[in-house]
Amino acid sequence: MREEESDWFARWEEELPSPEELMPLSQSLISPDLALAFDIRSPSHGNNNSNQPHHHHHHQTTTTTPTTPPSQLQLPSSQANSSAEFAADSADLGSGGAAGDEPARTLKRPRLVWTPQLHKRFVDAVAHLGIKNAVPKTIMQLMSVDGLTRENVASHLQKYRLYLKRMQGLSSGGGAGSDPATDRLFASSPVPAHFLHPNRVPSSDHFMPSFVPIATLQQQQQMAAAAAAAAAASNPHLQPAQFHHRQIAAAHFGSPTNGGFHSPTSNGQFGSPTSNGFGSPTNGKFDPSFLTRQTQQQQQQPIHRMSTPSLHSPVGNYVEDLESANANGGGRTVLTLFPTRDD
DNA sequence: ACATCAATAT
DNA sequence: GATATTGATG
Repeated sequence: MREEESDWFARWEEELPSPEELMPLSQSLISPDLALAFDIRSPSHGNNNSNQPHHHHHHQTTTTTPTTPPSQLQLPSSQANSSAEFAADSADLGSGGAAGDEPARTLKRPRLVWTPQLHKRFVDAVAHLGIKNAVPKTIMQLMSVDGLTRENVASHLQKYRLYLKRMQGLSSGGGAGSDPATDRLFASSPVPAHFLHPNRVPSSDHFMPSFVPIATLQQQQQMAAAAAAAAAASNPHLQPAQFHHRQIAAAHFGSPTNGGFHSPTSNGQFGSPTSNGFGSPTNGKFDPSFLTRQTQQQQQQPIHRMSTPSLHSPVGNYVEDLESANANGGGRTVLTLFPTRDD
């Protein structure tokens, strides 16, 4: 049980699909015409990060039309207009309307729906990164769910931390605290013990592998990911959260109020909450640096480039599926990423 | 540039 | 109500 930690990624490597195997997949997610329209030829991971200005040369109508989906995400193509024909030159708005603008960045992304699965991935990522490195960007990278942005993670992280704080406060005094409604999602994944008592510090820096598997991204991301992996590797006490390769997910566009939602109950995948390590009533409060640590100075250690940057995502592959809904005024579009496999 | 937080908006 | 966005601050 302990050995697994030593070579958890050795097993990754073995089972990871070849890059060739995945690349076509990412591309196929985009309809050919769309790809053409957007000038996407190689899966050069536009990478999901929020902004990576792809300058294009076509304007768009100001409506909620998608432009420049990061490589492979959301094609809202919601209510706007027909399909992909704006490529050429659908009469964009004549300049009159919206001030000359790049609709590309002005588009709203659908709201992300944090399913229990997605949240678990988030928790696993945080667990593996270690408190120190568990910041939005690195978490996002480790999760490697395309379409997921740093702000998605940041927002979720913020709430998650509040949740953890409440969990600590609970037990001693009186009170109160947990409104089940709010915590349902968070309760769906067990909270690793270290989250509550970060008492452990990497007392001894072990060695770090000079090469790090993880890749799929580019430059910056590689570096950060490498640092993260290294940290995880040198971290003796991290939970054996298992990251799997080959996870497939689907994104779902729809309105929350939509009938066909994916509530926990309908998922059947719930349960097993409350079995965390912090159940102890006599529990005092810990001082999770990661909950309270307000200032997170950047202290990244540049790691040497790996010799063979041939790997892909450390974790899973998610696929998105789209569903447009609501032609209604109140309809919001939502992005739901969910794995098809995994616990 | 990024992380964090509280407040606010959708 | 859950997530996004914003603004201030480190």
